[in-house]
Order: sequence, then C-alpha cells, then structure tokens
Amino acid sequence: MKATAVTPVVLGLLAGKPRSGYDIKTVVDRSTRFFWAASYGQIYPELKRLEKAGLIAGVEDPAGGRQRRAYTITATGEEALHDWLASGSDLHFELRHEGVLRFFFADALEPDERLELLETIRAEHLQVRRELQQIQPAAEQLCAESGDRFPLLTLETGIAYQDFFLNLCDRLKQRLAEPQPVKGGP
Amino acid sequence: MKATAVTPVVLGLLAGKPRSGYDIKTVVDRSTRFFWAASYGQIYPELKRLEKAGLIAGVEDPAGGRQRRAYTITATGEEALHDWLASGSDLHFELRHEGVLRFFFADALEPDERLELLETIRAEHLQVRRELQQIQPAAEQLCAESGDRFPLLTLETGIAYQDFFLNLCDRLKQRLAEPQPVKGGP
DNA sequence: GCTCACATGTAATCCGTTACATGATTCT
DNA sequence: AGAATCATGTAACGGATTACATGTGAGC
Repeated sequence: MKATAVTPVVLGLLAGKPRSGYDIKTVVDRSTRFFWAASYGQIYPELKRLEKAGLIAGVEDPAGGRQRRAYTITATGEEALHDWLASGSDLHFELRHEGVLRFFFADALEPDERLELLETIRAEHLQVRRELQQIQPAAEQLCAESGDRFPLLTLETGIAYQDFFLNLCDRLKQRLAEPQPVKGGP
Repeated sequence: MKATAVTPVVLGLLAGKPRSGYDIKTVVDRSTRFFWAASYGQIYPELKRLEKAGLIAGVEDPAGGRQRRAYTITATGEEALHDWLASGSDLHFELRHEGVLRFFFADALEPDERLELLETIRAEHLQVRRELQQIQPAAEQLCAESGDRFPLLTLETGIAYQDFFLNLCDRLKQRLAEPQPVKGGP
C-alpha cells in the first residue's frame, strides 16, 4: 500500500468519525482545502484502495432509502495514520502564487498599474479571509464538542496567513511610494 | 495562442534579456521557483510555441562550438506580457503544506509528538529561509545594476514569508504548552 | 582523464481535475 | 413541480514531472 496525496486526508478524517465519500469531500472543501485539496476523482478510488488494504472498513449505511456507504478506520488504519503523522522530515511544501509572480515582473508595469496589482492581490486574500472567518463559529463549536482543538487552531492559522499577505500588500504599496534612488544620483 | 502556466515566466524572463532554455530553467530555480516552478518539459516546448506565435524570436548563439539557441522577446511578446501583467483579478493561488495538514490531524498524536512536528516544520522553513538569504547578495547586485528592484522586493517577501511560519511554529508551541480547558471543568 | 556545468530535447508516466452519468430525497 | 442536496462513481482529458538520451567545453 503506497500512500498517495489523499491517503492522509481520508485516513485523518475517518479517524474522527465514520464518513461517506461525499461527506469527506464536503469536509475537505470546508477545512483542508486551503492547504491540501482533494477531488471526487481521488477520494472514491482511494476509499476502495484503503478498504482493500484493510486500513478502513466500509458498511452500507443508507439514510432513508438513499444509498450511502460509510467508512470506519480500522486499528491498522489508525496505526498507519499515526506512523505518517509522526514520521519525520521532508514535508511536502508548495506554493503557487500568481500575484507574487506578477509582482516579480512588475518592472514592465507603469507605477499606477503596480499599485493596482497590489490592490488586486490584497482584495483576493481579503476574500479568502472572509470565507475562513465564516467557518470559524462552526469550528469553535466543533472544538467545544469534540475536544479536538487542532482544526480550530489550523483555521486561526489560515486567517493569520491571509493577514500576512494583507500586511505585505500594504507594506509594498508604501515602499513603492517612496522615491527610489536613481542611477547617477539626484 | 492560449497561455499556459509557463507562458508568463518565460515571457517575463525574456523581457529582461535574451536567454536560452537552459538559462531560463536556471534562473527560475533561483528565483520564481518558490512561488512558481517550471521544468524543462514545460520550458522547451513552450519556447517553440511562443516562437511560432511570434511572441519571441530565437537565434542560434553558440558559445564556442557549443550549441546554444537564445530567445529574444518581440514587440508583440512585450505587449502580451504587459496584457497579462495588467489584466485584473482571478489570480491563481494554491498552497500545499503537509506540515499544516499534519497539524490539522494532530489530535491523534501524543503531546511530545506534536511539539516534534512543530519543530520539524520550523526546521524546514528555516532551511528555505537560509537558501533565500544566500541568494540575497546576488539579487541586490542585480537590482543595483539593472535598476529593476522587483526581484529583490520579491525575495525579501519570500524571506518574510518564511519568517511568518517560523513565528507561527513558535506561537503554536506556546499555545500547546498552555493547559487546555477540560470538559467538565477543573 | 575526469568531472562538472552548459545545452537541448522528448517519451513515458503519473496525477489530478473536470465533466458527465445516474438517481433518490428533502425542501420550497 | 422544481430546485437543491445527498450520494456514488468513472472516463477523458490535460498537465506536469521524471528520466533518459546525447553531446560539448572548461577546469582540475
């Protein structure tokens, strides 16, 4: 059983409580999406793979007449999750930020276009910040109910992360307003 | 000519000065890699595409007897670059952070393992910070020579970004040390 | 003579998203 | 009645990485 990118997400979410594939996708979109996304095309095949490997167990669990298959983590699965969580180094880290890329090439822009770019970047991070803040009450409730404070701490991290970019844009705007030293001197 | 993920990087770098595919890859690995990566498998086909579309022009430019094809940006190419740089909204943004993902699921860890995890995350960001700092002198020189301060500002952004994670790990470590309120009260 | 950096390219492979197909149930 | 949500799944497509193949020149 080689672990793929979705393995830990699925395993981690099932460690909380039994869930269906649809359920997992919904939770991912409201939580890990901001630093670890997953699609149906990954989740459903992965559930079958993990079941075959004995890390999770599926049971038919229809709600009403509606088809539904819920999965529970097994003891082996919990072990595998713990192993992954506690295994050291080489944590995958990747950022794709088109705004920063554009800023990198901003020499080709006019001064007012540069400010506009920073404004656009700022606006997009502000939007994400709002989305995260909307989730916060639900995360706080979940924390109080389950006693697991890590999803809430992670959400707060996400908000602080957006704040970093908001501050960054403000600082860069100020630095662009400062007169830059010209070659040859004044 | 539909733009792909590498189009702006290639165009942006050629706007500075003529370069070979190999050269582009080298510069990318020392600069944009941290927020926008690119591989040979993308760069070389893209150069051919952009030349066919008339956005760049290639000239044989052997150094010694060594084969080398350098590309220059055309007026059309400069226009396309500017259009992309100045076009509004919907900036692609994506983060994949395995450390944060693990922290999200850290309820399944022992207290000391949680601290270890934060330490691992911290160490990896510190490592990236060091790499960026090593580039700084070269970036400063380039800034002084070319008058383009945006690569340097972007590098400084990258360092500040690593600092955000370093501080985050420290703050989270402190918060984990605080006694958490237990259900039912003390 | 050997190793490293310069240099170009592509094929195989892996991976993930998107879109579609299908259908039941609940809410308005 | 119709829309939205719950629910499962896959096929096609697009995109990117990896690895390989190949060769020159410079420095030790």
